[in-house]
Amino acid sequence: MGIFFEKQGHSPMKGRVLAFLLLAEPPYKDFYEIQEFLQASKSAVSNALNHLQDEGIIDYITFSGDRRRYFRVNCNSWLKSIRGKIDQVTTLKDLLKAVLVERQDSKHLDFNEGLEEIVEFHEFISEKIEILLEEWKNKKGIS
Amino acid sequence: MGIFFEKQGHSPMKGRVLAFLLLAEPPYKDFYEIQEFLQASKSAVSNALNHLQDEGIIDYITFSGDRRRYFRVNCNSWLKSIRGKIDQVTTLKDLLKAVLVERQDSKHLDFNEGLEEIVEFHEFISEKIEILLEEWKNKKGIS
DNA sequence: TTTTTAGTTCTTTTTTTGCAGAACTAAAAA
DNA sequence: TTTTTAGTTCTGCAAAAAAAGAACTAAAAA
Repeated sequence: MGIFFEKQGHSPMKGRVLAFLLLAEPPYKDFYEIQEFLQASKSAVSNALNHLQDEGIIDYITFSGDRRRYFRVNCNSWLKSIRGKIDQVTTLKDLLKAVLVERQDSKHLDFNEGLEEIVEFHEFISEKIEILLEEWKNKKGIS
Repeated sequence: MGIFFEKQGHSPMKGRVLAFLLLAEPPYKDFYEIQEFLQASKSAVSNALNHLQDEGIIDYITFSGDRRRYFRVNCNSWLKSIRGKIDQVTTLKDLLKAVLVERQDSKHLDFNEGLEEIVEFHEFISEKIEILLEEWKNKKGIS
């Protein structure tokens, strides 16, 4: 599981922390529980937790009369993060559009057309996914 | 542009080669043109080209009476590679399902429900995207 | 057949990344 | 106020990744 997250571009430690929090019972754990379970240094755990928080993948809760933070996977923001992936599609699309501007005087129309089709596809798919997200929101909002 | 591809999990050299081939006029270049433009070693270029070919991102053409290979971005396979990304969504979904099996006796129903919703969302979205891909194929097949 | 050359593979060097460990900080507790 | 402690930041090292350079290969050309 950690390896899967690693492949998504996370560091090994982030992958392990994420996997641990997903499987933990209760599903929130404090700094030292994480550190002890993973047998890692404080700095490695601290950095992993901070990065995962920056990315909105995890957050933490506290309990009154206890100064420790209890870190947990943030299911809500995970759903939201799909939007981020769609934005990535948009970034690629914009890059390819810029390429096409650069290539406007090219004699190789077939290649340009190939790129144009990719741009069109990205526009098609991201627009449709936008609609799907709305659909999902409604579905969940009503039920 | 190279940096964008790097963020997608490619090595810097692969990113640069890809960016160069996208902008090149003509849109196909031989080994030495690539090497000279990027001011890189033969081995770095060779490895980058081979990996990009393995991933189907580029391919090459040849001209009779010329033994050099002319490498170019493969627009068609780029479109196909979207399917690979959907498969990744499926992998995550399967992992989360396994997590839920592991968590079946958990007392934290709210967390489990959160995970279930993520799984449902992934199922919803990947199914719908499958349909969108068909739709796109038809649209392009007819026109 | 010998030579050339397009590209590969192997070895080494450089750069980057990930992590440990210790020093540190700031807020809470005593 | 002093002491704890939850967590951060800094320094340094080890492992991995990226790239260089040289030695090599195999097919084409001469």
